[in-house]
Amino acid sequence: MVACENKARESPMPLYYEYCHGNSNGEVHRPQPIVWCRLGPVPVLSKFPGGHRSVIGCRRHSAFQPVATKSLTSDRTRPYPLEWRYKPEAEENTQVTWCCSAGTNYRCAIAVTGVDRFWDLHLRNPGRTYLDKISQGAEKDQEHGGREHEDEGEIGSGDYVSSRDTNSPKCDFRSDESSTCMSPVHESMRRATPQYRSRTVKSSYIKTTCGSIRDFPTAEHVTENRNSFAQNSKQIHARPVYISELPRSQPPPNIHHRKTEYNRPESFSENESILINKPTPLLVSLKDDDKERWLRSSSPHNIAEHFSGEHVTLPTEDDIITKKGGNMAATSICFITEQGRRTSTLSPNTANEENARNSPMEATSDERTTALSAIIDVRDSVQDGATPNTTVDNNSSSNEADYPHELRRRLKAYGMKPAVIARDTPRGVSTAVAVSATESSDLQERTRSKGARGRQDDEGIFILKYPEIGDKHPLCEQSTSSMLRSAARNHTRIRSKQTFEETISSKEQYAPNEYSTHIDEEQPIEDKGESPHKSYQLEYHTKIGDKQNLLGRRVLPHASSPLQNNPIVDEDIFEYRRRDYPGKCSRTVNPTQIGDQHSLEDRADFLQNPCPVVTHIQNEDKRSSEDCNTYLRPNIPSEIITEIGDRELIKNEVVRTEPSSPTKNRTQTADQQFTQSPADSLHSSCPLKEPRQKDAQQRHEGQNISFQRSTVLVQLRDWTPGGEEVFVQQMGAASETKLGADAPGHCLFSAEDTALRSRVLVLLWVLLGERRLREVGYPAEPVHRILWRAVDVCCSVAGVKSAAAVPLNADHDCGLDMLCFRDHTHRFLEVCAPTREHWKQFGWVSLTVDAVVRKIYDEGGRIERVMLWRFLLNLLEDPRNAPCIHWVQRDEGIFRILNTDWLARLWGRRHGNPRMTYEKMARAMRTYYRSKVLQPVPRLRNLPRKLVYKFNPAVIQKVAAMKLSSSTFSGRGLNYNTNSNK
DNA sequence: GAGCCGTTTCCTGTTT
DNA sequence: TAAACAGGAAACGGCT
Repeated sequence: MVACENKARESPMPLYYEYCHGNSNGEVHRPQPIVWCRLGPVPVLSKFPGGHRSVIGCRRHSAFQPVATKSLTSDRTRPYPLEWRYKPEAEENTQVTWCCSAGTNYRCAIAVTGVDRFWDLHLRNPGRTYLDKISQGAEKDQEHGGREHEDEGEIGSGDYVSSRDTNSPKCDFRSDESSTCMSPVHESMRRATPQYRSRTVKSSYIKTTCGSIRDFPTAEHVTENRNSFAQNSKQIHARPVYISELPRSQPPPNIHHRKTEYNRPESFSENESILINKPTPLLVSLKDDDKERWLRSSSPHNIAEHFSGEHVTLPTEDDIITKKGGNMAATSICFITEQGRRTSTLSPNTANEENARNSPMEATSDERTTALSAIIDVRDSVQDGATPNTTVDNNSSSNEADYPHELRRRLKAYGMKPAVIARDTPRGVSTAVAVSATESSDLQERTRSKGARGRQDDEGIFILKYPEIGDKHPLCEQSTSSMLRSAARNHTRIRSKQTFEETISSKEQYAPNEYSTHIDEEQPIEDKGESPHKSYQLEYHTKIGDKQNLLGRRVLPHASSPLQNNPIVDEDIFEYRRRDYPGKCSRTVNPTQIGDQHSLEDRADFLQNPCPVVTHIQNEDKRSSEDCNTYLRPNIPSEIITEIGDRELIKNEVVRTEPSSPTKNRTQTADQQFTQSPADSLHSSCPLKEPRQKDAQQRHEGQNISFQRSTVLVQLRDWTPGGEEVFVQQMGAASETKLGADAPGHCLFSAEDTALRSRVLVLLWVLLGERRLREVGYPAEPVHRILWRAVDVCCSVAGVKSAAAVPLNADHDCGLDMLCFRDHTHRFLEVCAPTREHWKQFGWVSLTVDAVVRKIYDEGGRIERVMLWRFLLNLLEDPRNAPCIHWVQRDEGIFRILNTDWLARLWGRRHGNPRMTYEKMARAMRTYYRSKVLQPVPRLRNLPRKLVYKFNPAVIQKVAAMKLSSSTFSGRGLNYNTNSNK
């Protein structure tokens, strides 16, 4: 058994150079921001902005800190936006690994910067950040420690810090095992740094990055470049939270310390009410016991309300917290509730009034800052049982019972939307698992990114290696993490603006099936993958008959999945197969699964809320609920639906359900609303139709691709200031455009490619809904651009590194490269996969992502297979691939592989084998020794001994000659062995 | 359907 | 000690 497959290791080294020095064009790469917080029994972030003192070794676990952006002297009655900033200390608790996804493998990363501002104290070292100082210390340690600590002293992505390794200079935070830690703070160093304790810090913005692992500085440079890294990142502007500003000169009302922090203030001042204009999700994490305590202190019904289906919920009283601005040393925090502001100690269970009183900044900070946050608490563990009876603070449980309702009422009165819940559970981790330390640790072992190991290659270049184990969860499972969704809300909108400088986009790098699905290595059959939408873990895998039957496994729905309470087990799946998914009403419209109700800013919806293709409404009453007001009928080409699902089912269902819609008066039929569907537009989208295109169109039509009026119901809803739900958007824009299927300039596709693109476009349409589609460029952009943007957004939401094998910028354009297009399609299905329900509807229940892509594409033509040696040559001929493979002596045919895993991954993608490893690939390469396509590499002094190969110069010459003559050279039967022994 | 070819997969052992 | 290398063996899938 191969120990690891789907290695997704990527060396950050090559691009790090560009990162620091710019690429060949002198452009400096700017990583993308993404937020990530670490899972763990030990909380990373706290629901309390002040953190938890209960956590050993770290008293300040709040990673987020609201900062008022408006002058505090302004009208206190006027709301002002708040920005969330990141506490540098929290960095210690922040996982820093790099996203790197090859379907099953992913790594998420954040790179949190140090302090860039200080609240009210002078910086002793203005030029250096807090972390730099820390890092400096670490570097000094390293210097003293000698080379034996060279890896340890540097904190890079994926550095592994064991909780047992309390002496590690990397991190003073008693992290859980295998967690990564970026901060090199040492506890002794911290204690020895007076200003650390006394300094009032206004933390920097959250500056996180997302992108290729190659974009990330190598471990050895991460410290010294942290600043630039941060500077090159983009600030995360949290969603505004409006708060009636408290009087600066007045003492905060209702300051309580720990003993009373859960008490409900007696009076409530409207002037101090909290106005939450926008959902303000924020990643927080609680230690299990604290979490439980908090949740118990919250309104149980409210928690349960959203948790069942990840619904929108109100922030509870406990969710709304103020904190003294930037006073990291302070031990007191304020809580603002509807009734006023209160102060608590850092932790509700570890009151330290003494600290609070002794806090040197307490008095002033209360005056200076009134920061408010609607902390999105961690609901994951609620279902396991927070009950009022077990509330630690019994004072609050009863009183708070109706609290959310009151707040909801007030919010609604202000025309505000309750905050969307967010969780802190990282991707790939069942939320339920977070409850149990045992399960949690178990899952963490399997899901979190383990630390990167470094090695020094023959030329002394440090290359980070990333263990791939533990990342065996399907992306969907990762993607469905509400943590990601919440994270996405905070940062992902930035991502689309991010620009990667490197566009290593050789066509050879794009291949079908290159993104693997979740591969269970123990599965002996080809389709080991798992549909990413299936939020479950594989427990069993049974070979049932043919290889395509891969359903013999127990489905464990993700805790965050609506299926959680209705797990689909093997029998269900088999049953579905037997009956071919009968057209019974089996689903209801989930209000949270509305395809078009969110804007792109809520990019998490790209993952979370695919546009319901079919709304099987069993209970008509549900449609009359407040959540189901509007139904539209986007015009989805039925041909596509037929191909990907059960056409009759869909049509019948819609026909049956539509007339009974209570909102029929607000429903417009597709015929009325739309004059052109995406695929309809396809035919008229290309004003530059060449004869070839006309032929393609004719063939297209000849294939009986009739884009009929569709039968898809899309539920739309929006909130207005008055709380009304209105139409968000009326679809029909297809008629106003030339569609993105084939915009001008992109009309050079064959009929097959055109058909493929149309399928994909409709697939996008179906899964995302038109509104989201529009937000990614539809219909102005061509399909491949839309697809890429959608993938880009979804990957951003999911915290997945790059949507492609190599980093592509947001403006990436596949052009005519259908392999690239296919790659993106694959990724789309992986990351942006719809819910399980949709999977069923499309008839993909038994299919992996690979199989789905194959199913889609096989009808549109095959992918040309390329021999390995040719593949390598193509890579070598493209200097953009130099970070991966490059010529050492081209005339001699000597080349060097810099990143084996990357290369193997590319090869696997090109060959449609997601399980490719360098080991296998090298084995295939060694067969070329026999045919003399490759030759032994002469031992040269300046030539590394490993990862250096040599092409037979005759092969290169022949290929070059073939190129000149424009003839093809398949290479099949190639044998340059003059003494062939074959 | 057989055979060829180019891997792919797994393995053991060796070298770096 | 891990990674890379080397190569045997069997199997697989595409192609002819």
